[in-house]
Amino acid sequence: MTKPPTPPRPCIDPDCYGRHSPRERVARAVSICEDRGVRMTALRRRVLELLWASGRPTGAYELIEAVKLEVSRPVGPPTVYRALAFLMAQGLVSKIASLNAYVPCVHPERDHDCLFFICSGCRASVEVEDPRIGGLLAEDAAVLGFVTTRRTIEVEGICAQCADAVPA
Amino acid sequence: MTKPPTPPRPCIDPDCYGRHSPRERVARAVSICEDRGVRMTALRRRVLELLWASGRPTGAYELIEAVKLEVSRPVGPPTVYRALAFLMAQGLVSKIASLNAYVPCVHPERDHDCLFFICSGCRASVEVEDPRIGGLLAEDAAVLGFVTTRRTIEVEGICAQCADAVPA
DNA sequence: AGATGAAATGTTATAATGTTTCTTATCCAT
DNA sequence: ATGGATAAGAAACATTATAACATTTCATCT
Repeated sequence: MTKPPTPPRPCIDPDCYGRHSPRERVARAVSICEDRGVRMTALRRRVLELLWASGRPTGAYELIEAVKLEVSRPVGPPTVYRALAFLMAQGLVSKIASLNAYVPCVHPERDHDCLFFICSGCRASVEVEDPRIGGLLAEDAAVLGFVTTRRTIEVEGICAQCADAVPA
Repeated sequence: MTKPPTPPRPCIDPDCYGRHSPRERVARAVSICEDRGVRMTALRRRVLELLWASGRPTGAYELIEAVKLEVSRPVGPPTVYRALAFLMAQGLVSKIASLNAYVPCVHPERDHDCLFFICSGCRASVEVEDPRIGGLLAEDAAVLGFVTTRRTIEVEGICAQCADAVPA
């Protein structure tokens, strides 16, 4: 597991009441699972913690290595992939398809857009909520007679920090 | 290579003047490459033809098998991956990241959105142009101070045809 | 406490996707 | 024709993900 390139990122949702530490994020996920009557096991929780600690989209095999270090015993891919599948099903984690990497979701309690801005410089990603985009996609889907089950919206580029760091 | 599940799909762009056969699509791609002074080689062209003939997002290894059949001689992955890289660089093909599959672009001459609706039933995909979405993403990027280099917008669900075929 | 069934995890192997490296062939401008 | 650049061939390897089956854990009932 590598160190986060940045401190915990601000939640940029206008309705959000501030910053949240990884620990708060995980605690919230735990209580969400309790409410839903699903089991946040030690392994699943550990994977979620690792994702929050990472601070950037993280590959499954990186998570496998990290878990191995902690349990000092072989950890097969299915172990972590199943934990990720559970976390994704609960809306606690999203997969960034264009990177084959996983990120914790900022607002798991809401039905979020899964809209990500991904910096090629620092490898960090920011989750953004913009209901207008979901609205337009719903509109386009309606025109096509298309029933949506999942959306993937990923924007790659260079973040402000990285652009400043390497000025043109 | 499998058969297309549907006839050539309509271009749903309101500015588009009708349907275009795969042959027309490829011819246009060839002339675009001429204009740009880049080389549409036999292999690259064949890969593009296969994608147009397929009628749905097609995996790289499926293309490798298809090319093998034609040249009756081993074809390594890099051969096809390089052709795909070229075609993507020219805006003639897009990768659907959520499927690890490739599709030919409907309007390679324009700077398009790469917005796809993908049916889980028939495995077909439709490319849609909705400049409003690009506008909103640009707006959000500006707020973040983010310089966009690539966008991935993929909507998964069930198309109208498949929904009709299996009524609830 | 012990039995039981469902859910979760462990284990091994393998599939699917993609890249590196180095060599050979082809193009095309001089 | 020839020499440098671009493209393609070939072999090995790297990365990501899943299949199949065995075992453990956990909640619940008795």
